[in-house]
Amino acid sequence: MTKHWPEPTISAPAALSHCGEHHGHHLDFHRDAQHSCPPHCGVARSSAAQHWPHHLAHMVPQQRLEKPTARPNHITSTTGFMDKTAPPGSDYPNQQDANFKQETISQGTWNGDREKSSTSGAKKKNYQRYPKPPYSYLAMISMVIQRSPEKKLTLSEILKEISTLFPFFKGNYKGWRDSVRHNLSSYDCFLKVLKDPGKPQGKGNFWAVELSRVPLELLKRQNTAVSRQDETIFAQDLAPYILQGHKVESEPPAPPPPPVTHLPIVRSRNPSPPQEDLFRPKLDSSFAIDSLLHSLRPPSASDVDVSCWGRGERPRSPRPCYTSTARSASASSASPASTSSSDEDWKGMSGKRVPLDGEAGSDGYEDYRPPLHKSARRDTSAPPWELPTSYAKYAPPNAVAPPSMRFNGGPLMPLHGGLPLYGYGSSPVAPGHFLGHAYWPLLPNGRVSAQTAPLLMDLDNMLQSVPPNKSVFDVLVPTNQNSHYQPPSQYTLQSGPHLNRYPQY
DNA sequence: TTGTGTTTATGGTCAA
DNA sequence: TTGACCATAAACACAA
Repeated sequence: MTKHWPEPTISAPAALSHCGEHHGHHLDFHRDAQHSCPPHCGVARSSAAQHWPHHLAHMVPQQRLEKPTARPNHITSTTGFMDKTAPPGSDYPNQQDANFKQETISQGTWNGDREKSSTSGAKKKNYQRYPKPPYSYLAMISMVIQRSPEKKLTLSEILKEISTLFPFFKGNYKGWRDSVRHNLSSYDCFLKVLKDPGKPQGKGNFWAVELSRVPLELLKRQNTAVSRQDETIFAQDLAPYILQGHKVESEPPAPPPPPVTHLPIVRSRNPSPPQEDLFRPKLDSSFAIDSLLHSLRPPSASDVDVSCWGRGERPRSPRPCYTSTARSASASSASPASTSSSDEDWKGMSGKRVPLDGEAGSDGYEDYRPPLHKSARRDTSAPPWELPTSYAKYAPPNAVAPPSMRFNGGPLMPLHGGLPLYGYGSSPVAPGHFLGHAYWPLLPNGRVSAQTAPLLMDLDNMLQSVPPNKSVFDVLVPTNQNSHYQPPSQYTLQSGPHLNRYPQY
């Protein structure tokens, strides 16, 4: 693999290596940091933070005192983090933003040719890209799948959704698609739902998430420079948005109750692995993917017989299985990596699924356009939560917000002036995706002023207002605008224990 | 031809 | 220093 960035050569490389983002190929401020910061971590991070869009700087609300060095002391720069170079082929929400980007171009911040060409021997890249979001691919993929009305998406849809949510995946950088495919194939928490059971080798299948196999540790925000610049922007943990109240236990599963499916579950890779069975994800009625997905599906969604779903027949290689062995996992519930996969166990196993109307064809990515019926479903059955990313258009409506964040007394209704629809660039995320949300009309012109009052949008800060011993799901309140979606009561923790996804950071 | 899915290889980061 | 793990790149096969 080629090295994307040369080693720092100007100043304080050690300090930067300690405090800055190591993924040099992900981030573009290293050079700036090298130029401006003394060999001190905090300063280096401050320097890095200077590249946040100015509207983000205004929105830096409440610095967490427990991590003084992890956050900039103050952010004064108006230089956009992502605004310095307009990527060729990138799509900004509107021309105004594009103009702003042109104005703020000062030096290259993209990982592109120019940077690579400065390194002797470095392989030249013909792409530029934004800093990677501080979430693993698994988390992002899971999120877009779980927020889909039917909890399953084709690859092209996944790519589309991810690229919509995260500016990192815009522009001419295409390698992330490989990573998405790689993750889909590698993590066994992703289930391939065959479009045509008669064609197990067919393409364009759906991908779903088996929540019980999701390594929870990978849902946490990663410690990247992007996240360090303002820890309040990105949610600390995507688990609530992916699990959506599903309790994922780490202890060994209880003896499986009678199967809830009508057809054999074609998920077993190893028909007789006693040792593995100890860690095999639950297939009981509560946590089996069949049950989970079925229960999670909004009532308005087409009633797909998920009992006919089956795990893909792929024989996964032993090594890159990436299953659930998170490094510091303390509550990971997924099974350990499969140690022995028999190809024959999987070949010929075809999941079955009732094809939906209009889903027979394959979806191309570039010319992706959701089927009409799917768009309609999306408009009417979008999940009532919102993504806890900096790109979030609005807040999770069902979460409890502090009084300052409430709107007419409602939970997490947008503040006056709307919510900070900020992305990496200077431009708020234009309302163009997952429209139909009841909150959108409240947003002024679909935009949010850069002067919007500081606002905490991430779940972690919201949780600060949640009473002790109450998880966010304890206070899930169906709202009018989401009356079509009623989280299954068995998955809302009415009085149960904390979701152990909220450690005291 | 393009998209999809799988697999392999390798670099970077982090914790032990 | 080493191993585990994630990210990335790329090759390959095959279906659409």
